[in-house]
Amino acid sequence: MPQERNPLDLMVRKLQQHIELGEADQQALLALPCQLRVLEPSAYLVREGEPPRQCAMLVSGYAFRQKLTREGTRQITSLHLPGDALDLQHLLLDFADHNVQMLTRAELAIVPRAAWRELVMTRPVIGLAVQIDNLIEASVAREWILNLGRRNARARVAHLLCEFGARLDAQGLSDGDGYELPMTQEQLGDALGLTSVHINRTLRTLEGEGLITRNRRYISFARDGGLRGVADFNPRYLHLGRQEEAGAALGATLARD
Amino acid sequence: MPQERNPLDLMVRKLQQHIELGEADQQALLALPCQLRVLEPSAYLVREGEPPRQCAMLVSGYAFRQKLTREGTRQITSLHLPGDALDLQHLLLDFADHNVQMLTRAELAIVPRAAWRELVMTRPVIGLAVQIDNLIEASVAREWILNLGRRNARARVAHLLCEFGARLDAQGLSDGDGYELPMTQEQLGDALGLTSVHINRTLRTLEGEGLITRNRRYISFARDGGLRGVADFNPRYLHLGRQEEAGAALGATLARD
DNA sequence: CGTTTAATTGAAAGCAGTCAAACTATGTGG
DNA sequence: CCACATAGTTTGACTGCTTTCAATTAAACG
Repeated sequence: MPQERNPLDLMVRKLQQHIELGEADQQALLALPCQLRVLEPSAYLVREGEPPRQCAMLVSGYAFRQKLTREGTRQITSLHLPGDALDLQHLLLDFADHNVQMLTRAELAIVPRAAWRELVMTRPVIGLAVQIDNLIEASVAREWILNLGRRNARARVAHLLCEFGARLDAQGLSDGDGYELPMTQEQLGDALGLTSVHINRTLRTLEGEGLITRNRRYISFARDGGLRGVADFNPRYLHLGRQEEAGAALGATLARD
Repeated sequence: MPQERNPLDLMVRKLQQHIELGEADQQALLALPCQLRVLEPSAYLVREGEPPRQCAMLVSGYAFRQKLTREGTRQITSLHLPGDALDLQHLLLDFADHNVQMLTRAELAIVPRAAWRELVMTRPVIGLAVQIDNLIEASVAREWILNLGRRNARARVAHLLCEFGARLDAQGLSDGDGYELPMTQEQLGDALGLTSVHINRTLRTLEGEGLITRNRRYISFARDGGLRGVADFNPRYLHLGRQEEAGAALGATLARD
């Protein structure tokens, strides 16, 4: 596999997962003016309250969304991996309602907001793909609410591991049964509403029970093994397949024109 | 104030809160074929896994989104009040990823999916309004994640009370300082990841401290009083004002045509 | 009224948090 | 190559918020 020439290739691939893009749409996407930028671990891309200025996509590395309480405790609200768009949220809103921060050193493809707007509003299929992407993020958020509200630490940790694995698999980023989880136990705690101490104990328990294997941050487990049961994990909410209904919507409109 | 003639009047008002709709857009919305339907408390409007068939808006009454764990415990992921759209989520996805259930007896304006699609795809301003609505729901979901992950029972309960109040205020549905909270303590527990027993104790504590007043389900508290502090509540995430940026996006596109 | 659903209360148990310290890996400078 | 500093992981003892279980009271309903 040759190295991607255009960082936006990844974006094309991502949006293609939701809905089929025609040749013209793909070209339009790849022709976007885009600037490559590297951010260090824990650097901020977006800050709550700021007016949005641009749209960014993760080319390599990992990132997360986050909110803080008044007392300064942090809650991670979503995780993002290469190919994910980080700013579609803010394209239409007047200010950011959360923070976006890097998990690892990451390369970002930054597209000026006006160019994005133009693209999304003139190419209906891309507009649909973006909407679908937003809807799927909302679906994931609902699953996280379920995870935080109704599952204990053991199931929560297991669920995050399953979700991350499934998403890496979908992007072709995992090697077999395992993957490098790019998070400290502190960060895992912030994502799961737990303390790092309890994350540690829980991971250790899962390992002791033979449900996962760990080597530093490298985690592995059988994708359809016991962990999934512990996590009560069903990948349906990730909407990994292509959305036929959206295509139908488009078809209906095109037919009318 | 005369009774609304068209149930979709409410929808117009709701979308107008996000972005200005022209006369033609308003007329198009009101001209949608729509059927009024009444559902009883706890009736299902949408079931997880089902393919979506229609779009519904709450005309009167309250509803919520919900997911279940394998063991059958329930987590409410969002609350909805008159004027809220309940199915924009599913317009573009192949199946429902959560359940939608009534909190009280409710009147729904049901619009066939095809008609919605047609409207949204042919009237860009309405399409934008719908997208904004979805983005705001996602923002609220992130705040709920923060609430569940990082606040204790006291703050969580206070936060829900503040949010509900602020949203009712925004829709002009509250009378002064108070409102009827249309939920049992069991349902409050399901929304906040707590047990009904603990909800009871917490409400009682808040009442004992003079932060709220209760009379059956009727709750009142000063909108800018101590409760807001306890809840760490900042209404920013609700994006209650009109989104100027979306209008700008539109303006740019129109200018180009 | 009797029945059902919701709210309230008490006692005991448990999951997760807090605090503190030790340990490990990694990187830096001498 | 070693001493030291730093960040992250691991462990133990103790505390505490929330749940569980059970029972009682209150309100809503036909």
